[in-house]
Amino acid sequence: MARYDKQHKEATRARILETAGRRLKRDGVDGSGVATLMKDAGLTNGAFYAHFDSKDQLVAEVVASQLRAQHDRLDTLPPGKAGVLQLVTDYLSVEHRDNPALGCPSAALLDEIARGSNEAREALSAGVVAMIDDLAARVAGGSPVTSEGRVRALSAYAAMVGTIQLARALTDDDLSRELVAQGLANVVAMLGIDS
Amino acid sequence: MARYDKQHKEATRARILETAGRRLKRDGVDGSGVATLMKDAGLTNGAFYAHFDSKDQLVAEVVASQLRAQHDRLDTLPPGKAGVLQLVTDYLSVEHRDNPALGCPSAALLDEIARGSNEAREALSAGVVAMIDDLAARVAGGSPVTSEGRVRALSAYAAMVGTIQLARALTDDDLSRELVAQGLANVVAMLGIDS
DNA sequence: TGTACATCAGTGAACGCGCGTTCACTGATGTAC
DNA sequence: TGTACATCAGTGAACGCGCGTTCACTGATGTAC
Repeated sequence: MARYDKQHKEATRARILETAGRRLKRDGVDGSGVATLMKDAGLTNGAFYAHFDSKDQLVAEVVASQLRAQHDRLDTLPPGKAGVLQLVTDYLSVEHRDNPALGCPSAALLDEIARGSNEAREALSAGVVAMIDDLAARVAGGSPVTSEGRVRALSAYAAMVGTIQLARALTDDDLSRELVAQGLANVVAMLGIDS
Repeated sequence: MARYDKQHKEATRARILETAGRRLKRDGVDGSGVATLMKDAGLTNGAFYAHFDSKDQLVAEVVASQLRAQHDRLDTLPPGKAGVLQLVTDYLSVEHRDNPALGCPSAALLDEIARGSNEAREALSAGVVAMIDDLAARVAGGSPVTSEGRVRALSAYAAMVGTIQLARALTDDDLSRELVAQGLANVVAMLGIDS
């Protein structure tokens, strides 16, 4: 009955999501056409609508999957504050600044998402909240997470995003590097994770 | 010799810069066409190139003039730390979050600028550096501004930008408001301006 | 004061192009017999 | 084992549209006489 094995289409869809993630973070939402996104996945434009209802839907799914991937990385890191420290250190790095395609979707796209579809804003909100809940729990150690602890983690995340965005925009590389380093110091202090 | 009085064209150009500033901050760079920008100023598309070489050049000039306006506002505020506190309090407010068209160009456009032309990135860099130099001097009181003081002010600015962007993107209004409030507390602490 | 005129800010149609989306189709697939 | 076939993932041309930019022109202006 089923012609191709069941996973075939699913795998193609996952491939589109992954290559589109990289392209969108590099060139922006308005800077990446559907034809280009499909070419990146080794396909032609027409096939896009067999996988997604619209470009807006793809963007929302990319945002969700990118944030999930970032979140899942936490599980591979040391438990507790140590893992948070490593995540933050990797985030606030020159490597992250210089590789938007491989980095955080918020750092690459946050203001486009804020102006974008409700789908995308909801995907962003859900992904970020899940992430900062996890971060806040780690920072709290065994204690229950307070509302203030959550918001503090959210605020730290906002600072991280703004720091990478500004570091990418500045034309003075020395100043940009100093900004990244200072941002790291600030966030570490804000979260109280300097071991 | 001169047909229209000297200030006529200059005034039109200034009007385009101002209305374009609002539109670009509301709809983004890629979301605002030249024809729309000119219509906002009460003109038609063709006249655009009598005032600017390209859309890229307009964007760079808008970024410069918007940051200059924000910077000039400092002079109207109380001297020293008190003025900085007021600026930061106005910046990290629900009003600013809800009115991108009237707000900070970085909060509205930073990631588009980071991906954009060198002209725009240079305008952003120059405007931001001028601003944070002024802020750092105020925070330092009479003492000379240290390199660390500058970078701390820059880092605080990055945190402010990220906070407003994230607050605009979140679909949970309560959480968004908490984020803005927490961001204000953090920045005030970072700069040591809680009088 | 009245008229002819040079200036030039602004008009609006046109350019080629890439956009998001649609759709008739192709052709490789694994199954049925 | 070999062939006929139904499936459906993917193709690629076409749609109307808005983009940034160009350019021949219009017509209000203030001046010169």
